[in-house]
Amino acid sequence: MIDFQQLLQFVTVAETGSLSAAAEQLHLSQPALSRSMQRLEAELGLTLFVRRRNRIALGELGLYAAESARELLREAQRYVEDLRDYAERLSTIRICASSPSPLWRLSAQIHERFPNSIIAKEQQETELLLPGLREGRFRLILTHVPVEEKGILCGKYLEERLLLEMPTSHPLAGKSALEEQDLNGLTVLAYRHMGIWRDRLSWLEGLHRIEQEDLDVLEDLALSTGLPLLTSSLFSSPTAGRAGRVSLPIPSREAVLTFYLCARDCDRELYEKFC
Amino acid sequence: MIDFQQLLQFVTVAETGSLSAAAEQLHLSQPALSRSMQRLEAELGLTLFVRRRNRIALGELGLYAAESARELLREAQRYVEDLRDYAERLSTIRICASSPSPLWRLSAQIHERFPNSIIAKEQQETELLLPGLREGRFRLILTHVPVEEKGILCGKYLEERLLLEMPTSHPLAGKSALEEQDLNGLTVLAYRHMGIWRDRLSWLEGLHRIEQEDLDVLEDLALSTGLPLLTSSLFSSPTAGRAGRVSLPIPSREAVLTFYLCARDCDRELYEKFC
DNA sequence: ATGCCTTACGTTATACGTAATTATT
DNA sequence: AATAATTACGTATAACGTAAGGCAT
Repeated sequence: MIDFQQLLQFVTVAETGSLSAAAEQLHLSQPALSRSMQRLEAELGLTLFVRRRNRIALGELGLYAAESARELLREAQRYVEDLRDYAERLSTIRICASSPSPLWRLSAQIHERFPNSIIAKEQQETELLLPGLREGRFRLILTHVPVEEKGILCGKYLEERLLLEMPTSHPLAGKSALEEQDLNGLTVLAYRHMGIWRDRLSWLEGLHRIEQEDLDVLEDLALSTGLPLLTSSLFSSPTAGRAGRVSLPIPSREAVLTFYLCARDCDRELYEKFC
Repeated sequence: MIDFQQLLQFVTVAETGSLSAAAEQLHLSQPALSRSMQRLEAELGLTLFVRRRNRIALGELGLYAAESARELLREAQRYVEDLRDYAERLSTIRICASSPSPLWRLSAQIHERFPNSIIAKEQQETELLLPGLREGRFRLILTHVPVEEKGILCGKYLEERLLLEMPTSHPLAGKSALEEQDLNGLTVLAYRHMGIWRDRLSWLEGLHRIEQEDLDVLEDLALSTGLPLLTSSLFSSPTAGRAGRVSLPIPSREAVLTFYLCARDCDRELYEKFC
C-alpha cells in the first residue's frame, strides 16, 4: 500500500531538486529522507531517480511520477476538507423565516435543546422558504401559510400579534382598546426588518412609520420622542416591559399571523422536538 | 497527513459493518483495528462512528467519509498502475518499417545494445510510418525514401536487394547472372508478408508468385518442388545457406532498395547508436 | 575544502498482539 | 454462555538521528 507521507516527501524532493534541501524543509535528517526515497522506489519496483555519486535528479519517469503525485496529494487534502465541510453542515441547523421574532424564538428553543449545535438564522422572502427547504439549504422554516406537500412535515408553531407600545402619557394610552380610526394619521416608530409584516401593513395607509435599523437608536427615539412603537407579541423590543409604558393590540385581522414550522421528512426527529 | 492504510481499514470496517469482521479480513487483531479507527477519528478531529457498548456503526458523517474514501483509494491505486504503464512505455522501443527484413535486422541490433529493453516490432504501410513517428507511437522507423523534416533525424541504414534462390539442378542455376526475360513466365515461391516489395514487383507481370504465410511450409515447398524462392539479401529465409542451392540477384532497378533510419530529435541518443 | 548522497549503527517511537474488562444479546 | 468492543501492558518492528565514508564540484 502506498504511503502518503512518502509521496509528500517525494514531491518535496522533486520541487527542491535535492535531498538535503528537501530534508531541511521536511524537518527530517538527510539520511532518513534518502532511505525513504529508496524505499519508495523499492515498493513501486520502479526507478524514479537518476543517481550520480554526488547528485540526485529525477528521471523521466520520476518527473511524471512527481506530477501526478502532486495531484493525488491535492485530492487527499480535498478529501479531508470536504469531510470537515460536511461535518459542519451536519452540526449546523440552518433555519429561515420571513419574520424576525418567530425566527429568534425558534433559534432560542433549538439552542436550549441542542446547546452544542451551531444555529444559522436567515430571514428571507416568503417565496424562498419552501424551495430552500426542499433543496436542503434549510433544516427548518417558518411559514405563515400551512404547507401540504409530500415529504414535508408542517404544523402550527405559534401566533404573533402586532402591538402598539407607548408611554402612559400618550393620548391613546388610556383607551381599553384601539380602534381603526385611531391609527389614521398616526406616526409610529418601527423596526426596519419586519419581514412579512411590512407587506401586511401596507393597507394601513394612514399609519406613518419611521423606520430604524438599529435597535439601540430605536430605544432612544421611543423614549425621547414619546412616539408609539410598533412591536409584536413576540418582539422583545428594547423598551418592552418598562414601567410607565403600555401595549395595545392593533385592531385588524391583518395584525395577527399564525406561523407554521416545516421540515423535511428526514428531519422528523428534529421537527418533533419543536412542534 | 492522512494515512492510506488507515483509510483502507476504515472502508473495510464500513463494508463489513463490524470491527471484528474487518480485523479478520485485514489479518489484524481486533484491538489494533479499534485503536486505529480511534486514531483516525482523533487525527481528523471528527466522529465517524456511533459507538454503543457492544456495537459500532457508521454515523452519517462516517457513511459519507467511507464513500469518498473508496474513491480516493481507487485513485491511489490508479496512480501506481499509471506509473507502471508509463515505465513500460519508457522501456519499450517501438519500431516500425514497411519491409520485414530490415525490421528484423534493426530489432536484433537494438537487442544487442539494450538487452533489457522491450522491443515492439510493427510492419505498416509506408504512409503510416512518418505520422506514427511524429506522434511518438514509434521511436524508430525505416523508410525507403530519405526524410527531410525539422525535428526528424534521418540517415542511410542499409541496402536490400531481391534475390532468386534455387537448387543447383534448376535450369537457371547455371547462369552467371539472370536476365529480365528469364523471369517472364517463371513461377516462384514467395513469403506473403513482403511489405513494400509487394508493390515494387507488380510491374514484373510475367513473374508468377505462389505466396506462403508460414515459413516452415515455405521451406518444405522450396525443397520438395524445386521451385525458385524469392528472397533478399537480408531475408534469412529458411533455406538460406543450404548446400546445393544458389542465389542470383534479380536484374532490375526495382529490385534494390535503400532503407533510411528515422527518429525524432529527442531520440538522438538512440538514433546515433544505429546510424 | 565544501557540499551532497550513501551506508552503518544504536535508539526511539509507533503500532502490534495477548490478556483482561465490560457490556450486550 | 457467547459475541463484540474497549482498555491495559509488554513487545517488536520500522523509521529516525548521529556518525562515518566516498565522491563530486
